[in-house]
Amino acid sequence: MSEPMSRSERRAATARRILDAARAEFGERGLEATTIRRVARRAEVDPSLVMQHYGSKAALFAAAVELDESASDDVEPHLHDVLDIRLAPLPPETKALVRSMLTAPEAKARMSAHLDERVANLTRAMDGEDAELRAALIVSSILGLTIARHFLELDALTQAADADIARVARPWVTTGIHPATE
Amino acid sequence: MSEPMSRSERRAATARRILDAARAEFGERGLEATTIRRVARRAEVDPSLVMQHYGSKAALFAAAVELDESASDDVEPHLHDVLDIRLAPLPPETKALVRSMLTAPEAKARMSAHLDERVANLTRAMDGEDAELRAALIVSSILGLTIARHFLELDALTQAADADIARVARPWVTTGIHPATE
DNA sequence: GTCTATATACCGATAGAC
DNA sequence: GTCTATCGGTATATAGAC
Repeated sequence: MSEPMSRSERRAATARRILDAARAEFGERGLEATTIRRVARRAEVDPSLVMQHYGSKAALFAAAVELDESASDDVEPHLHDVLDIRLAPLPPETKALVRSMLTAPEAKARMSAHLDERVANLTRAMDGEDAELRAALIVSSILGLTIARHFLELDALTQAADADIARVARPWVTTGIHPATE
Repeated sequence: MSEPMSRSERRAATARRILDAARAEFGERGLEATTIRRVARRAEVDPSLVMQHYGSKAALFAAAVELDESASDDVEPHLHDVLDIRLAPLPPETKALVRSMLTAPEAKARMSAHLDERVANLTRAMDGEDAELRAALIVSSILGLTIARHFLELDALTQAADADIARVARPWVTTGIHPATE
């Protein structure tokens, strides 16, 4: 930690500081409103260094919204995990991607592909009729909850404790796993 | 229709054309990416006329996202109506508001207030425990479905027929109305 | 009343000094 | 290797010609 850094180590550390600052700015303001200059100021580097490291604003954004996938095997515990994750503060790269998905085409494409894959995985693990549609409804409901809670900050969802929301949402989300009884 | 218009009538008609063009542009590109020039071109007027009529881009946006409320009495049929409405193409003012709600503070505030009110109304009409939380989950699920369907255009939701989505989503949404049996 | 011209302000990206 | 200076472009908003 306190050892002297080589030049390449220092360079990598700077690139990382810039990336973290970019994730935070993209997450707070979205792609368009975020400027290279603001990212640089937040990372405490010169604006031209941001260009030096990432080439363009578009490339910086692409690097900033790279999500790491967490796979899981069983359906129901997996959904519970996802629910808990979406109730906790979002990882910066997720926040950055969600923030821009309605206005930036590259963010929309990435988020759509991500959710299409989640729907496909969930569909494979489900039985009964309309499996794909029910999977899509589960995924879109969790998306809606995430947005309402972390971005729109609806009263009912910010005043309640995480545990209470999870307790009420769990059966609600799990309902869709099995075929409708109607 | 074909009668000659007075000056004030012509002026009102122009203002309306500008407003319609603004709703379409805001709905397609969001607040930031929409320019007065583009709105003017779409409405086939001079850009300065847009300023003349609405004063500023912010005021134009505020006028463009004014929603007209549809009240209803009974809970369950009301939710069915809402579901059908959210599956059909969205009204331009709604699309404009949703498009910018994650990036424009004024859009976020308006949408949050709108949904808070919907949650409050729904809560009043529900019985049992955790009424407010269940109401919030219903509202946020419909929001998620709207976004996934009309903005992210998820495969599973764009390939299916409206009627099929409604059939599967109806019990799913209605489930939350009554207290959990678990 | 309508439009031209422009003031003022940022932006992303580049070139080149040190 | 880092930063200064700037280019070229676009935006909102305004002032004033016709």
